[in-house]
Amino acid sequence: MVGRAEGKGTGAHRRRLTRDLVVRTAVEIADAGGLEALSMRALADRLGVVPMAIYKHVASKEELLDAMVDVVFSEVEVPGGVGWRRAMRERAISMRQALLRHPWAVGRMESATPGPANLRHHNDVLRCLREDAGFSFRMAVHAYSAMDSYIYGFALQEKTLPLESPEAAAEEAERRARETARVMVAETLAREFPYLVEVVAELGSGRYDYAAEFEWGLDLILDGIERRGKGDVGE
Amino acid sequence: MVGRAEGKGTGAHRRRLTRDLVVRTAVEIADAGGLEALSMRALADRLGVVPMAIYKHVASKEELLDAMVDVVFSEVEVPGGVGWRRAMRERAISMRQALLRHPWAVGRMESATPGPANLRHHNDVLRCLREDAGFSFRMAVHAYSAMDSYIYGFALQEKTLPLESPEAAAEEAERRARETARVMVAETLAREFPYLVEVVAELGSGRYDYAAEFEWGLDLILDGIERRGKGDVGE
DNA sequence: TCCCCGGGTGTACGGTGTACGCTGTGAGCC
DNA sequence: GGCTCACAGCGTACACCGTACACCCGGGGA
Repeated sequence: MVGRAEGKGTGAHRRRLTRDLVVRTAVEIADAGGLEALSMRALADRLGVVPMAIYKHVASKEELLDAMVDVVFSEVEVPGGVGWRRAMRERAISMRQALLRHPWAVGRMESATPGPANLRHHNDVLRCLREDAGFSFRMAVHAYSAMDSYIYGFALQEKTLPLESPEAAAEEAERRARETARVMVAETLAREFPYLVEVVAELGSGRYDYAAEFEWGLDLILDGIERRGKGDVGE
Repeated sequence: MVGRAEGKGTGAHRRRLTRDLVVRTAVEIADAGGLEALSMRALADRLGVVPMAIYKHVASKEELLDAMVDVVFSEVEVPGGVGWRRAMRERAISMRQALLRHPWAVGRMESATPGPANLRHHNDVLRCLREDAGFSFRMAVHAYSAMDSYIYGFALQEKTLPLESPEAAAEEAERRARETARVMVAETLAREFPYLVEVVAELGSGRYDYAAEFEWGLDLILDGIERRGKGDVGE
């Protein structure tokens, strides 16, 4: 009586559970409803299975999350044979897009227990910096640290600063207005924090282009790395 | 019978609850045991009070966390009158140190409901960029985005990549070795990801200096901002 | 002096991750 | 072809979480 629910209207579940299926379904749920929508019970429901069945394929929720992070890593590509700078640029943009698709992964990409795709990704990037760019070990580490910090930090801000889509912006603006009113009346706020209100207006206006902003900083960092990379090749 | 537990050995609690006391105690708990140690019950215990008493001073745990983030913001200073570049550099370092003291704040600094210290901080930084550096509005936004992304991203990696202290490194190295062995045998791993093992060796060796790494990238970014800032003053 | 109101209490509810023991079943072996 | 045995999925149970709600008592204003 394994697949007893096969006649269900949703037809969402499959014959037999697999670790892979579990992880992919978990990613779907988290993509749709965020991490707080991903409970073991909800996941089990979606799989047409009882919660504890999941634990036959995954040791704990923590391990499940690690596995989910690894599918995100598997989605970002490190191009080869296009020169280090272009490869790093495209890899950064690819990473940002993956994190945009899976915002729940943002704070969790660098866990203490990396999966295979994670290892592979880091190794590819390092190889690009050492071989294609010809950087020294130290220089490669510097470059990697700078790029990844920027990428993850940008993704974090983009995720957490919500005012993006127009419809959400309206509702959000109203909510935020009422919220911050608690802290200070609007006019007083404008008088006390003039520089700030200037930019939140810009952010809320919908004129703000996150992708362009990302690339501005990315190119700044790549410029700096390239400049510091000259004369480093010898080591 | 307000202070009924005043005779307790710990003597940790005070006469009367205050929102401020609640928030500060919550910060202490999170500093010591991480966010997962901060339950409303644990907080209440520490305050010598019943869990629901906290809700008389704080609407929800979410609001409590927001208030906690604001005390972190209140700890980082934006120096004035020292030139924009030095001010931004010291502010970044100050921010990193605050996040090192309060790692639980790392992913939560830019919430949708900023507190007064948060607003003040952002306004100060913006004023520095507009007035002291003389940047245009657009340029100031670019610079701010680049700096904050880098700072938060670095803090995130520093928090999440654990191998820092020597004693923790040993235990961690052993655990990680066993952990990644699940993924691939050690020698095979070295053969498959040669560039990677090179840097994890460095990271685990204790020779890696996070502060220096942070400042390397920070100066790279400040250089880039300064360079791009020339000829921008006109707008 | 009385009243009121706000901070602290107690209980309870629905939700979470997961430990443990059971059972039915399909694959592998004689 | 029949037997067996590991193992996937089940059911129950537990400890803990955030928090809604009703109560209650003591100190300050009228």
